[in-house]
Amino acid sequence: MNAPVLAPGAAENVTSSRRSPTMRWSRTFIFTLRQDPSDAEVVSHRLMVRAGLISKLATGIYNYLPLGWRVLQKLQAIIREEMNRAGSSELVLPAVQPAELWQESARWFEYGPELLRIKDRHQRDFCFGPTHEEVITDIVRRSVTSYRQLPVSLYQIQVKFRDEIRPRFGLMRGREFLMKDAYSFHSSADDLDHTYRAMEEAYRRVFARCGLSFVEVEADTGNIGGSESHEFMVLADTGEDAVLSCSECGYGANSEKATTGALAPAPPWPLESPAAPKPVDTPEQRTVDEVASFLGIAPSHLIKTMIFETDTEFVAALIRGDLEVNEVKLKNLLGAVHLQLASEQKIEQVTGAPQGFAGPVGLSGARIVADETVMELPAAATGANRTDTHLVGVVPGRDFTPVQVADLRRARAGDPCPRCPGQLVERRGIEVGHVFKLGTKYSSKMKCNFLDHEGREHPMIMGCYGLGVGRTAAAAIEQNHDQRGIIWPLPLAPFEVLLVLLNSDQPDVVAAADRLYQELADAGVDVLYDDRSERPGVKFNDADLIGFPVRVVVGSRGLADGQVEISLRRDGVKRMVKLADTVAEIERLLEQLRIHLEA
RNA sequence: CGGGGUGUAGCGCAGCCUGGUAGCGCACCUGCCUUGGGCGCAGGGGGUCGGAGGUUCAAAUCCUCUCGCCCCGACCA
Repeated sequence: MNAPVLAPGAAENVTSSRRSPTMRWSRTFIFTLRQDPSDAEVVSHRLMVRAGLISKLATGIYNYLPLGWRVLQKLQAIIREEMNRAGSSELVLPAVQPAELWQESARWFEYGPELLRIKDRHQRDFCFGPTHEEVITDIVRRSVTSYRQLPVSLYQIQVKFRDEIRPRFGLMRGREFLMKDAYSFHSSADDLDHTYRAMEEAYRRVFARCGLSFVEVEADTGNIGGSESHEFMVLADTGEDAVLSCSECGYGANSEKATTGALAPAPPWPLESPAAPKPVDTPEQRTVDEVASFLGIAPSHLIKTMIFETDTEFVAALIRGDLEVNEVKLKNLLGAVHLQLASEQKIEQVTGAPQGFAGPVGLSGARIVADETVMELPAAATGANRTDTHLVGVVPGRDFTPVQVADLRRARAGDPCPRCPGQLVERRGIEVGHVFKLGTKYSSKMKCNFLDHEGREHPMIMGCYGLGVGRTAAAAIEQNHDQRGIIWPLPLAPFEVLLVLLNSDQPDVVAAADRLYQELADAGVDVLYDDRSERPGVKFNDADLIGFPVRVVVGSRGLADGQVEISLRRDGVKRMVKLADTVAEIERLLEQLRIHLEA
């Protein structure tokens, strides 16, 4: 059970140290910070910088220092094993990619400023790859032509670059970042599904092996496009994404995607129902709450009319006053590439009234779409498209007819589950993995075709699977830390064991620690030897800050009784062990930690 | 992209308002001392005060421009 957990890099180091131990703190490049960096907001960022794992070079761009790189290497080793197990082959693609490929897929035009575009000396356009669908599709179309050669599954671990609007939180949301991305190509949807399930399983195994608590949720496919998508979220209060999950069944979804069961209907319409909508003066009453209390009705009796603009048109999205529009759902319904709320001036231009008084009745300058719950209202109030005026007694279907009716609601905690009688709960999560069924979006544009058994040509059906390496390491820290520092899960720790030498001025103590280090190295233990002549407090604090799972202390006090002290970072319990039994005891503890992880 | 803030030694900061020879803590170097939770004493090195221009006898300090960085916002009629 030893071997699979060790990274190849780590194993090499251990092997070489067998001959001449070099994993001495004094000879490595580890520098911790006594003070918190002034710019770190979240724990993982703060601790990674303080512990000397990373340092910042520019906004959203970090150096991976030796200790941090060991963590990432171990994580990569786990990812490689699981990807290989899932039948994917590793390769490495260029970071810099020619514009032509991106123009073929049209993403050169669709991608915003997030795509870092660069020119070479001949003024030819390139970009620094934020992802690699185009490149991989190009590779596969050059070589694969027959259904007999499918499926194909390829992956790489690569540095990517996305020029984020606002990079923050260290490795959590950097501009340059390390990512594992995989792509698969198929001759049928069933075959894609097979690989997709295998990838989901691989991801579950990766995160479980890292000792992380995570959930898999349904996700929106976003700009990448496709039919089915799941995200893997490490649960943490500092997570940037909201996930909704059912307390009863297994349903879970990104808040962009989440649907709800039937919502409670609005209370009975409290006013008379005129044969036609009646204009009512509502001076300065703009918000849902203002208008509702002014008219003496419930917020759910109001039809909120939100004016959006897409690349091609204006859209009036109707939603019950007590609910909110989910822009992602709206965007998908419209098939729009860009969608944003219209500015105040544009609202006036479209509706003829200032913000707060828009309504669907008689509105002609915008495409009207409505949430399902709007159409269920027997009567409602809306803006009148006139300053300080609302219409009361509007009947959906009679007084206006939307072009489309769909689920446009944002699901919220407490809403009924769409699959069972349970309720949805909301939690924060860090997106560490994302799998997509892409379909033929790229293959058809880029003519990545194959011939079926009857000799007919079809575009290949694709899947893509991303896993943020740096972000997963950061998420591990968000989930595993205390006041003193990081508490690494064993599989991700830069070293599994830290051997601490105290009393470096006493030759017999040094000799004992040196000997123990040699023995541990010989036994293949992943150990770092803190041989510095620092004071004990400094060493202990560094050990806690970096978070080595096992700490072994050799000092004159214990040595007087022929003993050393062993403790686990997780519980801090100190136990004295005979010098002669130390290696065996450490191996026993490590084994225990591994078993603990399986459970 | 909008708003706010900030840039002074490797790190964390004061000094700026009210212009007059650049400071503190940590880190670093030397010596002594000390060694089971960030010792102690003494001595020492290190900064064109982000950059450019301007005002002034004199600018870290005031003015203009510029660059970097940080925070908030760009989510609801």
